[in-house]
Amino acid sequence: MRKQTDPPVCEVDCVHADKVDELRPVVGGLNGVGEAVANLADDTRFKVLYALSQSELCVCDVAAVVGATTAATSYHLRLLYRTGLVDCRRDGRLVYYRLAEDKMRPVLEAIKSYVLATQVP
Amino acid sequence: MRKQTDPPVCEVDCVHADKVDELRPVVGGLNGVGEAVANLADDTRFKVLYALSQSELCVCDVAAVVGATTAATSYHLRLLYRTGLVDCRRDGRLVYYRLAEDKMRPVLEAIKSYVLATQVP
DNA sequence: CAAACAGTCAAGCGCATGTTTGATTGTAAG
DNA sequence: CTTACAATCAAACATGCGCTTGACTGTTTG
Repeated sequence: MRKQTDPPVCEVDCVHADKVDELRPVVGGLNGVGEAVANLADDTRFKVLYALSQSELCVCDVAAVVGATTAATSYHLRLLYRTGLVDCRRDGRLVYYRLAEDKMRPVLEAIKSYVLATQVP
Repeated sequence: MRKQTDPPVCEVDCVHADKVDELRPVVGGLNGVGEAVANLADDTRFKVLYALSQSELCVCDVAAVVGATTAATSYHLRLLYRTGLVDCRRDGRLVYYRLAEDKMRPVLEAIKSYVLATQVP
């Protein structure tokens, strides 16, 4: 019966305080990781980003590569643009997108390798 | 006026067929990546997974490390268990979880490095 | 046996997300 | 000027997700 104004966390003292105390500061510094990773947590968006990591492409081409409508592709590109992962430039009536963060490339490759290694049994 | 039973994809031929044809088979093999990455696309769950990549822990300790209730922690552990990312064993009334896939470790480190490198201005 | 505790389960809530659809903007060509 | 097209935008919809709450399993201890 835990009926009081309790904090929203387990009031039971942890079992192995040593390990917990060691890990908590490290893990506590990982705020915002989920949000960052969410950019990759969708099939279409990951494909878009990976395609752009290989070559600069216009929206129409990205849509053709990933197999989505231009509207859906544009939506994903906008999200990636807002978080600074891609850049774009206009040329005539085409808009070309490219990967903005080179630091993102190793992450894309690591994830690609992991998935391909595990889903080919 | 595109009023017919059109396919749900851009019927316009892509602009740069060469690049598109080169990228499509590669990108087409990336199905399921989003689902896999979704396991990491949440702050709490990433923290859980990262903590377990450093040490085997009981649920109570994981909850203390990530700062969540045991119920919420158990929920995330169940998800990770169902996708095969963590394993567990019972010892008395404690249940210990540990990382199941060593192949996941490089991905966790790559993401951690990327985020820490970009969010420390 | 009964009490206490770690952990799980199930229902429900609030909220975000990906896609479609149709209209709109900007640019180039007839 | 008008037409055509690439791209964006806005509204609407369905779906899924993370968390809370409270009940329920097992397990240990008195």
